[in-house]
Amino acid sequence: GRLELPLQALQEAVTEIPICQVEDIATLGLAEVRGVFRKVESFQPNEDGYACLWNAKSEVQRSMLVLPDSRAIPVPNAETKVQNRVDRNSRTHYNMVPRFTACSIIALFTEQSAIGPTLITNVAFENSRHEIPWTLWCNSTLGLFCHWLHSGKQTAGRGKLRLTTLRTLPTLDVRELSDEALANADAIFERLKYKRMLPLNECARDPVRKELDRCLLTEVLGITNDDVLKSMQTLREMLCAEPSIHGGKQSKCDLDAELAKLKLKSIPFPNWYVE
DNA sequence: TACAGTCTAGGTTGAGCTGG
DNA sequence: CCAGCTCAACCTAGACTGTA
Repeated sequence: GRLELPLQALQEAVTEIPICQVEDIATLGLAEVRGVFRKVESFQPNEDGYACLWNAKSEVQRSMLVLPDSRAIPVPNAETKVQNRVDRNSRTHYNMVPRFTACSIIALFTEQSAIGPTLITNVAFENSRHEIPWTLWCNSTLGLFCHWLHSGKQTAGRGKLRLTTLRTLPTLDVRELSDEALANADAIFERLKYKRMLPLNECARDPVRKELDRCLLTEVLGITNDDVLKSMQTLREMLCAEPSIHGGKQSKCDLDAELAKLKLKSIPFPNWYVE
């Protein structure tokens, strides 16, 4: 893919980024969970059923690393369908219908494999070393840009993909990354996986998103041109100004206030939210 | 303080489409 | 015809706001 950013001083210095479609590098989950699983909200290890990311709950999914929120209990006489889904288990998950005004994370990562039964679908990689760089890409501004371009925008502030459109979503071709780039991606993820990010519509003022962008470009993609790095801020501001992303929302997210509210109401959240 | 209306986020539903 | 999937409308629940 050719990366041509606004305000890039040297337009002829086109930056090359390896791009492919999601279906080239991963296997997606299946739609239609009716008649396969029923949901039990709450998740503790060693309980019945399969760990899953059933609900999109943006307040407790602010960092790239997330916890399973529910258990999927197989319904009787659906063994084949259940097995089909268990076979597509993965640690990487993709939110197909994020609200840009609420969600911070498009590609969610669970420490252990979990099922994505509905709108947060499984993305299973054959090579587990590809999981982390892909997660970084999807949550970067460039990943958001690809999602936004490719998604249905009928509802302001919400970018809809379905399984078939997610298959053809332009994405980073992680197969092209060198061993060094893969190792760097692991290190970046270690540093950033616990950090909370602002909703996507506020990416222009989010220090964590900026750091993610900078590290991804320089350490994984090998882009060190200053003009390119500066142009990323312009791209972030343009995305934030886009009506189909901000959806007319005025109020801003306050991560500290949000955390205080979670505590006040005893809503469980990942323990790394408190540093 | 009580109430009603509105906003926001996100899940569910069921008709309908399509390729095998 | 069937399985798998999409689409858009609809539903729910909680938060917020205005008013008396």
